Amino acid sequence: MLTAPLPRGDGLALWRQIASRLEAAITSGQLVAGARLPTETDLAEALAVNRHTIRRAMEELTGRGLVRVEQGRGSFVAEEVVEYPLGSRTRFSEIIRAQSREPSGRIIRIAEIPAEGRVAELLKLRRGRAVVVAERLGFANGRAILLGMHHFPAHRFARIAALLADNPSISAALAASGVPDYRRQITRITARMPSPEEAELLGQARTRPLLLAEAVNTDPEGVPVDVTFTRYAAGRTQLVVEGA
Amino acid sequence: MLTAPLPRGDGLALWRQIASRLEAAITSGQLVAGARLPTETDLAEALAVNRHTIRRAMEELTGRGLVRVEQGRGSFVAEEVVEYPLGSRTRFSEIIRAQSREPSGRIIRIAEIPAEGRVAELLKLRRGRAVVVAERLGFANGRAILLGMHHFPAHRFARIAALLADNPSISAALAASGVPDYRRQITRITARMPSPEEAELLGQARTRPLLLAEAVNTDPEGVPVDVTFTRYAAGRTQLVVEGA
DNA sequence: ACAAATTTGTTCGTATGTATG
DNA sequence: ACATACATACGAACAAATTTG
Repeated sequence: MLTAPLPRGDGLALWRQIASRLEAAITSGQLVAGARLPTETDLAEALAVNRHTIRRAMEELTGRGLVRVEQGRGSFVAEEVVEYPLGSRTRFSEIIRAQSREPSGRIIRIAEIPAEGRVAELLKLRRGRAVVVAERLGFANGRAILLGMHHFPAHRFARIAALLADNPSISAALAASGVPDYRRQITRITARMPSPEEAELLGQARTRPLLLAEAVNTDPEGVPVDVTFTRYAAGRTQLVVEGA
Repeated sequence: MLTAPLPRGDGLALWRQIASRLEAAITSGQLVAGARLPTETDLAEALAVNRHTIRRAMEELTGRGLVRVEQGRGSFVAEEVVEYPLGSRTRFSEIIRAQSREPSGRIIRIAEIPAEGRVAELLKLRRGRAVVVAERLGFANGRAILLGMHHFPAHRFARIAALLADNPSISAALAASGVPDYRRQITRITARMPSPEEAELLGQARTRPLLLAEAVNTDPEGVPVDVTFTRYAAGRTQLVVEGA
């Protein structure tokens, strides 16, 4: 229980105990993401400690990203932020699972279109050559994290539309198409506001920005197999670049 | 002149000639960044070609990032986008100069404050230890690109406030403080909307998002010397991750 | 809240020049 | 000489987004 009496003098600082209880309440799902915490005064009273002690616990939790405090409004359980590493072996499902969340995906659209400017250039195709575009939502624990737009050269990956329709995993589809391994080459990152459809698909307010990443995946021989433009829900995602 | 008659049948496609002329007008400074181009219809009329031909030229220029086209509004000379690499040796002035732009900086604020949660953790300092905070605007060709908030451990870098007041270069200040070399360790990237002050300082519309990066710079021994939160003007900056 | 004007986006169809075999 | 493919260029009409009244 959140308000059970706190043992004192056990060598465990009160603020630590309080932080642990709140953390347990959050990770157990008793307090869901976005939920409002009791006011500091209420907590202090219920636990029979000074408000400073509560604040020290809050500081700990905000520092670890579990709680978000807004002056004058209250304290809230932080929405879960997925840390998305941008290494060369980035695989959506592995990343999500590494953070003990359940990955899933949904294909929004598959089409074959002629390659235009940027895509043709990055795939090293002539303008007008056919590419398969696949738009795909990626979820962690059922919550939309990213919206990827993949472009595969149609001549090499003729079957990929059918494969993706069957299983929305990009790496599985590439593996079944004879590319068991690939690496990410360069990612350019910027941000912009979402279109109404993007906000809708990502389940995000239209007033919150998107992170955009552009990446080229190449097979072991260095041939581009996939040009991807990914839109991340900025509030729920943090891209992590390993330095050096 | 932009509207001189176009030679036909010289083996140079009309759209190529048009694209070249527009490119010349842009790179020569005749059309400045952000300037509006004539409408497609006007250009087609002036050059006595079909609007499709103009559009083919525009496609070329947008693909190369020289022009930005907005439906219902018009076409504009693209604002220069700074490519900001996130390697471990990131130095603002070197990056800007490498793109043949003139770097400059301005210190907004220097203060000594006690380290709180995240900063203390990343700097491996005890909470409450003094840190020097320096807020600094970075410009390329006089245009604000980023707003960095640096945190230095005060005990090690006592003179840094004075040094920065004299010369706003972070790397120069660190060098003068006995750290000639440092590397960036990890960068977390996310995005959010700017506060009114941030938008003001960066000279950016409040409706355009910021890119946020969190980085730790360490000396060659791996000791943290600077924790930095950088806010990039998303419309003018593209972070580039080399995937190795 | 609505209408009109402006501007870019898309999709037809048609014709011509050029390179290839 | 002929057929074919492809890029180029033109014309017309309509759709969609934005700005203005």
